[in-house]
Amino acid sequence: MPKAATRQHIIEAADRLFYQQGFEHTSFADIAENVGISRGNFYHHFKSKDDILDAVIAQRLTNTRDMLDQWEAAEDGPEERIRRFIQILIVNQTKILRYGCPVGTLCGELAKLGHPAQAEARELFTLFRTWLGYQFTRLVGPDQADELAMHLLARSQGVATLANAFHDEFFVDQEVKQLCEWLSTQVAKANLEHPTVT
Amino acid sequence: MPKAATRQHIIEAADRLFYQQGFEHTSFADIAENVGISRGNFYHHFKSKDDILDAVIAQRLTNTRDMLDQWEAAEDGPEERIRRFIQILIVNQTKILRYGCPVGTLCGELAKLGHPAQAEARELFTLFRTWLGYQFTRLVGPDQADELAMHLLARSQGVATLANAFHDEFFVDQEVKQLCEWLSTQVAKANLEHPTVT
DNA sequence: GTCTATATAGCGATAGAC
DNA sequence: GTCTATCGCTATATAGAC
Repeated sequence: MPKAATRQHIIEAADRLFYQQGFEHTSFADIAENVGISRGNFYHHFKSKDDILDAVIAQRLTNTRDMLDQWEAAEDGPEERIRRFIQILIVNQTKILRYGCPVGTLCGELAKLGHPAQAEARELFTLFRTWLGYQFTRLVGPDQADELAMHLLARSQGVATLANAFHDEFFVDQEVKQLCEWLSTQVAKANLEHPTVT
Repeated sequence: MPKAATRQHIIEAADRLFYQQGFEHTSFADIAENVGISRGNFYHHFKSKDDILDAVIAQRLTNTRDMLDQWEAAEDGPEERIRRFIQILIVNQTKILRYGCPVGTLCGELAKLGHPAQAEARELFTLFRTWLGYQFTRLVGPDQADELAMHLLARSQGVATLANAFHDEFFVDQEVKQLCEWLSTQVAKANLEHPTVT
């Protein structure tokens, strides 16, 4: 098998396992078993476990950028795009109930480990923050855009954390509904203040 | 030193280290160094690491119950008590920026480990959920009480997660202010519907 | 490029002296 | 009740055959 393909398999298995079991709790043996190669073979592709983590985060960054670009390319307005972000909680509900949010839980774990990849992982949040901020800028103007982006990110994180702890999908539905209402309220408020926008 | 005192020292050190470094990442050597005893001495007080975790969670449950009882005994109304809960984010701001929420991060880690103590850890959330639900019942009636309690818990968790990821205390202040406003809105809404309450 | 075998270190846990 | 010494296991990482 070509080197790039095996490398990619390792990244995908590690990505999945880091999410499901946590970074530290996932061993080379776990990943090797998942990929179907031997432990020793890892070091032909990566020089350390931290190296695999870097590759996993880089992969997630790429995937997230692609997703946000696609959402940007679709023929939706900013409000509909933000609604699409909120819907992640529904689309990924099963995984979130089991493992929480991939971004939030990774950042949390790396913070406790004092791991050097913290900044890279945080960049995943920044990607969403910037993208949401851009949508809010067009929706309600630039003044409160970042504040609203962070607020929405925080609400999503909180829902994921409690949904994971209580395994409660009804709660997710309830909160998603409220988030959609909150978004409508923000749009209405902006339209009152600047009737020309939108 | 009497047995109970050493045991208590171990629990306190483990509690602190599990919070700061995570459960799995904290070794017996770490705890031993912190307490000032040898590794071998542990097993006179606990039969396993999971046993220490159980004791730590039990301790946190006791402390949390005591705190909520004290808040209940104070001469505040339900609104003021809920505001006191929100203020945890300010009071513990420094720790939250560094290590996140002690309850949320523990539940998250144990979920990834598939650890049997998950249910016990979740009980910490339930303690706040029930207490907040009780306050909301008196504030706006029983129908929406649990929903509001879960909503507030989720908002707090989200703030803690993002505050930890971005190390942003200004964001915490901002969100706490919004949470207080949200609470006032809930009270006002309830007073409109049931003018006799409060 | 993938394998087996192994080095090295740290972990949780145990045994037994004091 | 606390210690030292050590077991058994698993982890990351390396060396070298194929």
